[in-house]
Amino acid sequence: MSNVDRKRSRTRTRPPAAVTRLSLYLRQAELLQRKGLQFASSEQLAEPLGISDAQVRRDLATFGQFGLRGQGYKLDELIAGIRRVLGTDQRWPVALVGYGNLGRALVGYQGFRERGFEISAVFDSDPAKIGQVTSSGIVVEPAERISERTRQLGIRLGILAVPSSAAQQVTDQLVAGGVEGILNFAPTQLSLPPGVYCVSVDLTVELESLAFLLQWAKK
Amino acid sequence: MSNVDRKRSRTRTRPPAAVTRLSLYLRQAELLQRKGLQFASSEQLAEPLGISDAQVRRDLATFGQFGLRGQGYKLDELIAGIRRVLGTDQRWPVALVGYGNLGRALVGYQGFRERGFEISAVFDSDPAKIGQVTSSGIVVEPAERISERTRQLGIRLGILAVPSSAAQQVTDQLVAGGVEGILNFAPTQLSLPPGVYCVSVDLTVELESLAFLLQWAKK
DNA sequence: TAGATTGTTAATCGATTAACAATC
DNA sequence: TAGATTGTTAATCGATTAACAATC
Repeated sequence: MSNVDRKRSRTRTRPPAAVTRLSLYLRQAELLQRKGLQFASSEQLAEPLGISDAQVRRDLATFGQFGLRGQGYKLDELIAGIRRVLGTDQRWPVALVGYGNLGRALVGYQGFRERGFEISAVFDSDPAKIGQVTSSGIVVEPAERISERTRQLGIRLGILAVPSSAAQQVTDQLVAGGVEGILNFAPTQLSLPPGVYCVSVDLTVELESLAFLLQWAKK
Repeated sequence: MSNVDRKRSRTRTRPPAAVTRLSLYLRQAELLQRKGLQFASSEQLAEPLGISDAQVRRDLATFGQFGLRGQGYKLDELIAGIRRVLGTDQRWPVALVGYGNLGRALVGYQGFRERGFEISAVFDSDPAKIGQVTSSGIVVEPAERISERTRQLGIRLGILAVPSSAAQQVTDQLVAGGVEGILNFAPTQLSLPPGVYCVSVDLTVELESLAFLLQWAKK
């Protein structure tokens, strides 16, 4: 490993397993609140998610004291608490790179907006796509402007919806523009400087997991 | 829990953690093979993936004896072996439900095809979409025909790219048509009968994990 | 107070790491 | 044989489960 490589270590801290479940608890808590409940027990949070109540209590206790013994969790406090832990008590402007099929789908994805993630800039390298306007009214800008624009807009999160061949170059531009977190849809390992995080969504891997389960289910 | 609920248990076996890494090893092995290598060591497989060589050896040894001491792994045998384990030594016809933005992106996704997953039927409930032809030449069919057509085509895998509100109903139709595995993009927990598996891709959860990492990185 | 339900403790389980004997 | 590299063993680590004392 060269010195340069050492600086750009590929190892990235994974969030503890409980963090992804916090998102689920948040969603469920909001659902119960919309149904008119003020309080919910760990069982009410757990059951619809297919998780054990013990797991819910343990997870929530890891991040704070959100409950009231005998009463359960006060939903408005729980929701505010989880949001604070996840960092979604604030808005997050997001840069999207790659305005192909997947990019267009992500621009329109309601789930992001509902959680405070707002795609505020869109980039592509294809001249035919530059200047196009997304359904949300964002003009697609040329990829060369990634660093400049993300810095200008104070963007800390990026979504990578480009082919693997372009992924590393785009990553470098995002990082140069101050981006600290990348949601990566390209099936490739990104090289990142310390302090920059990556979560990858690898659709092929997911489908192969499913094939594995079917393959070995009843044999 | 009622008797009916018990039959439709929500608990689904997760694949062991090593399985998702097998997919990555497969991809890396194919890459090295295309570069002209006959053999690769656990280190050559591991390093570009940001995984330790010990992890690679342990994972591969869990599923068979793919290596040759002193030589490394013979790539053609390793590739064939991993494919056999994952079940991707065969073709998998896949049903896609939901031809919105995400559905269109998935139809065009090369990664699936390269691994033997072929979207062979596409369904939507929107009359405006029915009859449309995908880039791959598939005609979008009405959602009512899901069960009939999946059975007819012998489809065992389904992809759910519909809103949460429709997810359970579509799932039931897929299962009625003989589907045993569902890749679920709707942010909702599906109720499934025994012997049917689900892998969920929850984009909001992933982005929230990333926000969490940024939030608590250097504080 | 009695009933309900949390937060915590201890036990278990599964995954990862490190080291090295086996063996090509 | 000597060098290389696997497969396996033992140790560690982190995640999950179960039970219950604390307490509203």
